[in-house]
Amino acid sequence: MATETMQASRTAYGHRDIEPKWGERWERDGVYTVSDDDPRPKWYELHMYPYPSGDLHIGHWFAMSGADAHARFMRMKGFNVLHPMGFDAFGLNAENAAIKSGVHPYRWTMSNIENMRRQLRSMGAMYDWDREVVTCTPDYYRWNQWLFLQLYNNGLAYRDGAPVNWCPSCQTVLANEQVINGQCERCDSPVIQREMEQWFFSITKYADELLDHSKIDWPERINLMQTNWIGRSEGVEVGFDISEYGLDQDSIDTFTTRIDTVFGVTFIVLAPEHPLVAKLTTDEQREAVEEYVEQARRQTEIERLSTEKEKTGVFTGAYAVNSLNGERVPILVADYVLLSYGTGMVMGVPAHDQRDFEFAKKYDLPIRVVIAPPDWDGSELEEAFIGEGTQVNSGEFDGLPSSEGMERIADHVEERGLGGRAVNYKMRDWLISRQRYWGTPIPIVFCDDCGEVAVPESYLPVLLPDDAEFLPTGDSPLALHQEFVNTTCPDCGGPAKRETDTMDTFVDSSWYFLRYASPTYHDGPFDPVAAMEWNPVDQYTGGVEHAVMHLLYARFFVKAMRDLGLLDFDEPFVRLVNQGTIVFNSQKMSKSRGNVIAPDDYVEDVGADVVRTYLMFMGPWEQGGDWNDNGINGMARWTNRVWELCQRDADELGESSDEAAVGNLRRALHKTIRKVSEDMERFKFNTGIAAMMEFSNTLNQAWQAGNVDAKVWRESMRGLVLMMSPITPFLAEELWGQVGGEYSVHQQPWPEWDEDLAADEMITLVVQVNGKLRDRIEVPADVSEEDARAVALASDRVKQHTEGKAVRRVIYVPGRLVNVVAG
RNA sequence: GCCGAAGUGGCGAAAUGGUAGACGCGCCGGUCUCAAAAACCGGUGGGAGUUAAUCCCGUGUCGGUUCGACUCCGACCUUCGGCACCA
Repeated sequence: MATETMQASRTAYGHRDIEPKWGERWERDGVYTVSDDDPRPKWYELHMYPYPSGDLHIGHWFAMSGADAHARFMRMKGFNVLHPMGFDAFGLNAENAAIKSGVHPYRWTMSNIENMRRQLRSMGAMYDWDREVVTCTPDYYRWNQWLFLQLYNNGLAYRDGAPVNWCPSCQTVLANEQVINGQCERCDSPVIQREMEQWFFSITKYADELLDHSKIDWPERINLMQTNWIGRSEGVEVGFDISEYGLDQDSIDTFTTRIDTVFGVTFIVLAPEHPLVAKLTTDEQREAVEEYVEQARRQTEIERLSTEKEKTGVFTGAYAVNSLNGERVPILVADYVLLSYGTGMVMGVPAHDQRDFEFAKKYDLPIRVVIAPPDWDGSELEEAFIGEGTQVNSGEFDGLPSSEGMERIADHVEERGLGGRAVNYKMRDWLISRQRYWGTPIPIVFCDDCGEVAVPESYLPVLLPDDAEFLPTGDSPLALHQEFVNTTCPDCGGPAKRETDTMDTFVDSSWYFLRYASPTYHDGPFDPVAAMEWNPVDQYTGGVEHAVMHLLYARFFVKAMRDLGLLDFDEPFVRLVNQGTIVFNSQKMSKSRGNVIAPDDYVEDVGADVVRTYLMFMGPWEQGGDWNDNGINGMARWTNRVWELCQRDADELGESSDEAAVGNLRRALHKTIRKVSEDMERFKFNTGIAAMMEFSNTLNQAWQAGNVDAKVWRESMRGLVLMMSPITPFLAEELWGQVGGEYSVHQQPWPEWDEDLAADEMITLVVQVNGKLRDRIEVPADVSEEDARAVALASDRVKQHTEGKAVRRVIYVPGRLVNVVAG
């Protein structure tokens, strides 16, 4: 029993019998089997596949039953709908479970999947299980490896150094999730950033194309988040001279979007991780710099970039010369500069950048105004001036408007060979390496003679050994597995060692939607014909939490595969809708937080149809909300009432001579079909269900009034059952038989509405005086503007409220209202 | 901190420039019952008013645009999602 508030636990129609009955029948009859050869137009409706954490929680049901209802609706609208399901089966949790409880990740994952399949079946979704995709099987992940090789052979995968979270005590790499307040979750030791060689995909090569959302119909907020994430900025790279130090480079490059302020540079700041830091630091400053770099390694990026945090830094003892004015400025190290953005160093212009300003104030560095604010009197600035103004203290550029100075100085920099215009992106290349076992092995070997060698395609898959040991030693189980690590070089046959990093699970989810079209295909990641017939996905649904990473990675993959000649389209997901998050006690549900609400007890109690209806009714699908079951009884009452309406014998109504009553019921039916059709199309399930509830109330009232005939009653009942079928698939199937429909309700066309039959004869004209409601007048729907104005001005209420005032204007909104402006 | 959203009755919500609170929950009253539950019928934003007519107030806060603002604009407050190794 889920809670004590659930009293209507016996559905009138016996959900415990009918739900399994129809579930088995559908499966036996292949009602949801999807054929590639179906003559109807295709519709690929995909919901983001779940991570098999063990149980589907009520949030999964909320997301998946909405997606299923929409897919069912599209099928009834005449499409051949592919609505598949699978499991995102690699990842950290399985490995953690293995370390904790000794269960192998494969067994843990597969038993979770089995349970979740059972739950999904109980939900009554229209998945074609023959197309299921499970990413941790060699049949799937060999194609991750194959795709990696295609990217690698085309210069889109490379190895480079990058920092990882490192626990010095456990001697292990930690996920961000495993770092709690800068400490290791297992042993509480302070976590540091450590540089390691890792694999990257070159997503930044596609940055400009990824900024283009014109070919997809996505929520504007998602496009905006992606645009901000990619963070394109145009600027200038300009070199500062360090030839006095006799290093192997004579200058250091900084990237700036404000080259107009370059004469105001009073210092240079390097990121603490920058390789030049050690080379430039003088002996006197070495101890202070090393200490500072050490503390920077203990901070997260979010901490470092906080604009609230007091800026800190340290002098290296070295100087660089600003080639534009010959000025020698100090080089400092500060943690607000990131190695990963731009060139990993910035020019400090305190007068015109707020972070630099605060930094300069703190360390007593000069602040020189080079862009005069419009009404500037020459006094000291209280804060950085970041607007446009006039160039001052800028040599030959003095007097120019700063917008022009920007262009002229950039030209000057280019002409003198000091640098040039450049574009930078906040987005970084995609780091796919994970120092873990439960993922796809990266198909590379390292040979003493040949170096880095790609595993030939014919050798794939590089199998994940199933006898790895899960010891809390810190080393990846793969690195400890001698038989896996030691291999022979595919080129020279000599001894070689395998790469032991595995791939980020986002690699799996970047192309899984292509696999559903041909899930058992053996000659490639997908059958090109089937994949291109079904793809791109027409409607993608999933959580807004995937706004940037997953959705950008998948877009990148499709574009890269297109350029490799594997696909002929540009975008993976044509239309995107994000359902909201179901939280519990204001927190996102997750197994690790222990606040998971399982649907199973509710399903047992009131049935899947009622749970689906409640989830779809509780609010807008795109909004989500805090879970409580306060209203679930109301849904059981409604489904019971509909069942009871269906039990009535329409013959009792006979024929009716009350044409108005019959017309009213028929009008209600057609209005409801129109409303529900529009709402289902746009995922507005809550208002669609409300319209169906209103209609079932109308039906009951009509029955009690006894003034409608059997014909319109039967039409109405059939329409209602069809409209309910995407939301309550089991009950609708049961009722469809009772109202004389032919099995299966899920293979019927969606009901059509007739605008003429839905049209109102009379409407309520709202009459306002100065915008305040003063009267309501029933008028014919086709009332003329003249008549509407006349009838409004004739109203006693209007006369009362305009007494002693002059009527200045009368505003008429056709079919809605008249507003009398008086005063 | 940065980026993106959301704030409406006792509760979930509806209305995206035109009747604020549809639909449902809860609650109150009634029918049925020996009684209760279930079910069914009616009422239900707050205040004033003769149980009336009617009037006033009311959509996070403050200000603006408009004949008219929950809806558009500006500032602020609170809550939620993401921030690159949770997926």
